[in-house]
Amino acid sequence: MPMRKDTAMRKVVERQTGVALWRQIADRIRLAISNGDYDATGMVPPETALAAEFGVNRHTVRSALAALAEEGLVRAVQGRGTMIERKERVSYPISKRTRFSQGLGRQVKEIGTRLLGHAELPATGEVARALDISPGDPVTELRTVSSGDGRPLSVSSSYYPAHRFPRMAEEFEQLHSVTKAFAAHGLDDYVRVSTEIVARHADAEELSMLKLSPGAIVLEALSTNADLDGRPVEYSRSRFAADRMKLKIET
Amino acid sequence: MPMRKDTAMRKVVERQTGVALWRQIADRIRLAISNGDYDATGMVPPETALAAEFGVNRHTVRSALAALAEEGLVRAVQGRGTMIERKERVSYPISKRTRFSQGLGRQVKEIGTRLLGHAELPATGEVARALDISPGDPVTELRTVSSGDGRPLSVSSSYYPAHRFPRMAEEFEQLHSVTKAFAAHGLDDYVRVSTEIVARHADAEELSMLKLSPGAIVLEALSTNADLDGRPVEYSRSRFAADRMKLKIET
DNA sequence: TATAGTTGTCTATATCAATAGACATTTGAG
DNA sequence: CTCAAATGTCTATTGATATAGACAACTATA
Repeated sequence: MPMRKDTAMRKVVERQTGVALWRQIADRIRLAISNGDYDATGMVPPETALAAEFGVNRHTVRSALAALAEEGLVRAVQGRGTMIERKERVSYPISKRTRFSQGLGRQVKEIGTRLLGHAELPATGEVARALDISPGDPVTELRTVSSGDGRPLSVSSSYYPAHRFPRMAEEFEQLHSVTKAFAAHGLDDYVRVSTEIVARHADAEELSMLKLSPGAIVLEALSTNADLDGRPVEYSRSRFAADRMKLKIET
Repeated sequence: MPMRKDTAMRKVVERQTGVALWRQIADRIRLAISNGDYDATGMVPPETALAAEFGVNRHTVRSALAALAEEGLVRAVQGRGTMIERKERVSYPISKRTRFSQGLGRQVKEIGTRLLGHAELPATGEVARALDISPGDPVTELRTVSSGDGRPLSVSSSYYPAHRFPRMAEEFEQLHSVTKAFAAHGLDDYVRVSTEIVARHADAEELSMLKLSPGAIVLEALSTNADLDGRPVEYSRSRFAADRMKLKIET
């Protein structure tokens, strides 16, 4: 059974699907940029070439490029072409010892985690199950946004058993690091025991927090960290902007 | 600054973003169904209620529900309401010893992997890097679709170094199992060394292979398996229907 | 057997998305 | 300087998307 090669084939976009062609094309070009398809020239192909490639009118391609320019991803110069300003998809490692800022180290110059708010609440069923405590037991919730080079990458809600880590919010506020906040409670090491990953469309809150446009995708990771005795110390629900991140799992 | 609760609030959809309102609403309802928001009644709220909730015309909600009905997710009955037919997400484990059919065992009754085609080709840069061979070295490509209970869950392209596993395609065709095909070449055990996960909109081929509706999301996993000496034996690119699967990472 | 509540269908209108073609403007290379 | 190649702007037309309102058809229940 011979297979057809996909090289230099006309890239198909679908019509009447509720997703405008210019948006589909913008998504595809964004992907091509992050895949490094245009690294040879550092430029996006000419509008006429893209129009032919996708089988659409040049104006439709222009709408797509305008959207990417709005995101700051490309910049068009009359007479020259459309240059790539920034490449996408930071790789986020998930391993036994996942630490947010470490893995991103070389990929982004400046990392920031901002505390949106914190609260002490009774554990819901989901949180209690993950932290191996009883439903209703007090947990500290930290809500954060993390950015790389000024662009939001993820929003997280993390939960800590309040009995064991009573000053989590205060320590984190001072130290700006979960690892250090744990250390302040006398916990020096912890490991990731499980992660569940789901992809879905972003909801309204995520769209605004991550500065995404509607129809955008989030990768949701539900993860549990435990101390070296296996007792869970953190449960968190992180939502990553899917077009800016990939997850790298090291087993 | 006190935070406003989102209960019973008007759910916002955005306009002029290249994503039709009916599709945004369909996505939100699909998410609500899979979250179990409507479990009390087993029905979607009435069209008029949804229209008020999203601040759109009833006809727009009807377009959204028609799309979900097309997917087989809901079924409308005149005079009664719109019933939920299906809500799911199969969990796919990723661990050191990831074997497709094993992990899904209890979740779906009947698993099928169908071979779409195979070929012997020179390794591209990406494949060569992953398999630690030279670009241009021959590799066997297997293209498969896997289904659970009759619904397609994933499409995969897998690559094997042809020198070491010369009969991969034939063995797989007979044995219907990668693990057994490896065994037939004298390889009894292998482990997963790395997995990269990306979420994006499905392209045209994926939409048709996975029987998805346009705008749907795929989870793409790029994974490498190696023998116990650390030599790569398989590189594969699997694309999962995101609204039917979640990935569970065990470290 | 009424009746309230729900989905189904129809008509009409306004706006957005996409196509088509023409031409202007800018850049870089010969 | 000239010209080819690229982006920028404009007009016009068509089809999809969204709104609005009215009413038909069906279901469950009081």
